[in-house]
Amino acid sequence: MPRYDARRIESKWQSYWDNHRTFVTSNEPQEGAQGKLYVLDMFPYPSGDGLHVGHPEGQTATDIVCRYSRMKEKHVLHPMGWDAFGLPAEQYAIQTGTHPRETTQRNIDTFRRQEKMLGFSYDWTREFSTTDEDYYRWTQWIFLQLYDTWYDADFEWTGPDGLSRAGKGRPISELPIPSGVTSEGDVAVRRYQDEHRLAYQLDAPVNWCPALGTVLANEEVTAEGKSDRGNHPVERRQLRQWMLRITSYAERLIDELENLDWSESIKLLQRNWIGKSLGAEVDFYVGDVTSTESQIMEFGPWKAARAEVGFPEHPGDLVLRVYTTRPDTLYGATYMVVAPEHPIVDHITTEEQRVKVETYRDIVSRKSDLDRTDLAKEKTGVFTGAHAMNPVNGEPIPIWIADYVLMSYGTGAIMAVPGHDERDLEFARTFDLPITAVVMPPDTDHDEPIGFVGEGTAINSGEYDGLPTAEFKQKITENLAAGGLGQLATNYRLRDWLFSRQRYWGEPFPIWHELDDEGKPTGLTRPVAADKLPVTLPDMEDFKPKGTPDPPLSWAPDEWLYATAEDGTRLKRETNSMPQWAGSCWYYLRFADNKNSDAFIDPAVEKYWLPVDLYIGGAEHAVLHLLYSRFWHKVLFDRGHVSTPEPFQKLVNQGMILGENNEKMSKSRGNVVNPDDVVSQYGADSLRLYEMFMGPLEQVKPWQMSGVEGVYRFLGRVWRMIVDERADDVTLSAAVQEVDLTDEQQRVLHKTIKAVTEDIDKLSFNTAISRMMEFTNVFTQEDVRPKFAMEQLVLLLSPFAPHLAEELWEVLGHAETLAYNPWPEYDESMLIEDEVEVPVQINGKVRAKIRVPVDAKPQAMQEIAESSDEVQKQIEGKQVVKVIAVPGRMVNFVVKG
RNA sequence: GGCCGAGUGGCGGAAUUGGCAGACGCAUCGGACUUAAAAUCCGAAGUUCCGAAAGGAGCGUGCGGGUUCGAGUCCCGCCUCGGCUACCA
Repeated sequence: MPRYDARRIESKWQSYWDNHRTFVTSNEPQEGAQGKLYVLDMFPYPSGDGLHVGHPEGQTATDIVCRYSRMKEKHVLHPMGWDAFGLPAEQYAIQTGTHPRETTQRNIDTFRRQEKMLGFSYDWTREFSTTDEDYYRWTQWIFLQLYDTWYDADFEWTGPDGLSRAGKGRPISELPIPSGVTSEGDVAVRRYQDEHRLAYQLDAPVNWCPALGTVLANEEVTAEGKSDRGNHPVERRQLRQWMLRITSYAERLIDELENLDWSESIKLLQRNWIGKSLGAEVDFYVGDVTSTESQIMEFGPWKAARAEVGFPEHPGDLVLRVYTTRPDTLYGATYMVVAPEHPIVDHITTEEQRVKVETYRDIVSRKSDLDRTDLAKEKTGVFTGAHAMNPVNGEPIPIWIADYVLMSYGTGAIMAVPGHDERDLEFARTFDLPITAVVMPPDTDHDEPIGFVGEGTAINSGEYDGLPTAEFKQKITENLAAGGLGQLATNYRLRDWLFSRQRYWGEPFPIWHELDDEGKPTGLTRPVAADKLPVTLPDMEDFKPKGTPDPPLSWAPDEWLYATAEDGTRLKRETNSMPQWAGSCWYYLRFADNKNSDAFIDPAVEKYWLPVDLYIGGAEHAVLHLLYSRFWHKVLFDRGHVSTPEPFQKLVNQGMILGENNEKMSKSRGNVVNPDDVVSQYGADSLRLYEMFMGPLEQVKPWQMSGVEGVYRFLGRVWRMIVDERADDVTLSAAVQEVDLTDEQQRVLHKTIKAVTEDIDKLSFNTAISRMMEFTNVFTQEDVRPKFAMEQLVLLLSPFAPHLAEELWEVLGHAETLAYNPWPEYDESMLIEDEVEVPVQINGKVRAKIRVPVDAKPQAMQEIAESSDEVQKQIEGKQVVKVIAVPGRMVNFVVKG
C-alpha cells in the first residue's frame, strides 16, 4: 500500500536529476529557447551550524522561478557556490586548532548535502568556493584592475549600454601628470599616481581588539563598542590600510539605481547610505591668533585679496574652511568647531589653552568611534583660544574643538549656528556661548525662532533680511563665490572602503612593497604580474594573532614573503588580506564561466548571461554587499570588462522567518528550526511548500510547525487523487480516466492555470499554492477524474514540489522528466461563465443576491434587481434617489425615507 | 532622534487595486469509517443580540475624523509593533 513516501520519492528523483544531468546548463542556448534568464541566490557563508530555514526561503523562491521558466522554454542559469573566507572560520580554527581549510571544507560539504536534499535545480557543475585558488586568482586580478584605475570625474562618454554619462574609471597610464610633478622625477610621478588609484593606501584609524589580537571591521563591532565575537573591548589605532575609492562612484551609484527593478525602500536605503548633501564650503579668516585687533585689521585686506584671486583649492594654515548645508544661517554663526584631529588645531591653539586642548585631544584619540558617539548625550569640547572672522560681517567668533565634529566628513570643521541646529544649540547651552536667531519660522504660531531648524525667512542677516531660505542660500552662495570666500559643494556620508584585514583566512593582496637598502619599505608598490597570479595563501600552521597589529602573513615563510625583482629591487609582499566582501563582490560573474583559466569571464559569455535577472536574498545585504558589488561592477564596466553598468537588474528581499514564539530565531532563545529535522519528518517538498505558503515572500513571518503538517497533508491529498493507495505498487488510481472534462471542470482547470501562472510571475507563491489546493478540493470529490486535468495540475505543482510531481508524472505514464515539459496554457474563453451572482445593496448594505448575465449592462442589471422580490420588499415605499450598477460586480440602490 | 515597513477571526494569511471582508491553511467542534485508535473522508464555524428552530437584526480590518452611492483599500491626525540607522554640519 503505497502511501505518500517523501523519503523514497525524493532520493529517487534527486539521483535521477544527477544521473541525467537534468539541470546542467550549457552556455549555448538550446534551440528555440525563449531568451535567457539568470536567477541567483545570495551567496551563502557555509557556517558550522549548517543551513537555517532562512536559506531555503529565498532559494525555494528562485528555484520555483527557474523550474517554471524552463517549462516556459527559457534558457536558465541557476548556480550555487560558497562565500567561504572570513573571520568565523578563522576564529573557530584558532579555538579548535584545526586549519580553516579543513573546517571550511567540512562546512561546505554539509551545506552542499543540505542544498541537494532540498531538490534545488542548481547546475552543480558551476559550483565553486571563494577559497578556491582558481577563483581568488581572479579576485586578485580584479583588485589589480582597481589598482590600475583612476577616476576621471569629468570624462564624458557613451558606454556599451548606449547611455552617456560623466565620469569614468580610466587606466592609470592615462592620468595626466602635472608638469611640476614630472619635473621632480620618476618617484614623484609614481607617488602622484598612487594617490589617484582606486585602490590606495592610507593611515587610517581601525578597530583594534587587543583580546582577539586582531583588527575588526566596523560590522564586527557591536553597538556597545565590543567585539562581535567574545564581547571584548575594542579601541582605535592608526594603521596603514588599503582603501578603495568608492566615493568616486557615489554619484553614479545613486543615479544608476534609477533603472533598476528594485523596491523603492531598498533604493532609498542605498541613497541614504551614500547620503548625498548639497551645500557650500566657506572660508573663515584666522590669521594672527594672538591678537584680535590685528585679526580685524588683517581681515579687510585678506577679503580684498580673495576677491582678486578667488576661492583657492586649499585654504592654507591661516584660514578655516567649513562645510555647511545652510549658508543662509551664516549671520547666526556665533562660534566654530573643528574636529580634535584637525591639523589647523596645531596652528591656532593659544599658549593658555594648549594644555587643555592637548589633554582633550589625547582622550578623544583613544576612544573608538563608537565611544565618541556613545557620549552623544553630553556634549564635550575645549576652547582653542583662537578666533575666526565671519566672512559676512567681520565678527570675530571663537574656535572650539569638540568630538561631535568628525574629521572624516566635510572639511572636519563647522560654523556653529546654535539658533538653528540642535547639536550646536546643546553645545552652546553647555558652554554658555551666544545664540542668535536668523531664521523666522513660516507659521506664526511657532513664534520662537531659536531651535527652529526648518526653512523660513531671514532675520538679523543684514541686507538679506526678509529672504526665504531657499532664495537666500542661492544668493549668498553666489555672492561668496564672487568674493572668493566660498563655493557650492557636495558631500557624501559614504566613506572610502577600508579594504584590508589583519587576518590569515582571506585573499592575499597581489602587491609587492619595494624595500630600500636597509630592508625598509619605501612606500612604493608594484603589482604582481597577471601571469603570476594567484598569490596563494601560504600554508601556515601558526596563524594565531600575537597580540600586535601585525597580520599573520607577516610571519609567513621568507620564500613567500620576499623576492628580488628583475631590476634588483628587494620586494616584500603585502601581508594584509582582503575582507570577506571581496569574494562576494563578483561571484555572479564567475558562475557564468567558472572553468575559464584565461579570463575571469569570457566576454561573449558575459554579454550573454549578464545582468542577473533575478536576485533574491536577505535585507541584511541591502547596503554593504549590494553597494560594493555595484561599485566593482562599474569599475569593470568602465574598464571594458563587462557590458552592463549594473549587475543585478531585479532584486527581491525575502522577509525574515521568526521562531514559533514570534521572536528572531537564535540558539539562545532556543527557537531555531533545523531544516534537516523538517525534511526527515515531512520531506523536502513539504518544507519547500510550507516556506512558500507561509505568507508573502518579502514579509516577516513566524514559523508554525502545524503549518508544515498542513501542506504535508495537501501533498498527501494530491498523491491520493492520482495514485491508488490500496494497490501493492505505485499505480494510477482507477478514478483517473481518459475522459473529457465537463464544462465546470474546464473552468476550474483553466482558472487554476491562469491564477498559478500569474501568481508565479508576481512571486506571489502563497496564493499560487492556495489555488492548487482549491483545485484539489474540487477534483478529489469527483469519482471520475480526467487524466488530462491531473497532468496539468502535476505540471503546475512541479516547481513547488518537484519530487512528488516527477513521481506522479511517471505514474501518469511519462517516461521522461517533466522539467522541460511545456508549461500548461489556459484558454481565456474557458473562464467565462454565462451568469454570475452579484450582490444587491441598499444604501451600501447587501440585502439580496441576483443572478445576471456576465455581460449585462447597468440598465439590465438594475431591471433584474428591481424584479427581485427581496429588493422590492426593501425599496417599497421609499424614494430611490440613485442606482449604481457595476457590470459583473454589484448593484446599489440609494434610497431615502 | 531620523528613515523604512506593518497592524484584518483563536493563529498564519486572502481580497481582480474603491465593489459580497475573512479565500487557502492551522487550531477547534460535529459526523462517517474502525472493536478501538491513528490515518482518511464529509460537514460547521467572525462577533453580539433576538428566536425553541429555520431564520432575522446589528457590529466588525489598531484609534479618531474625512472623501464617496460604496473604504481593509484613498486623504488628514494619532497609537502600537518590527527593521535599519545613529552627532554627517
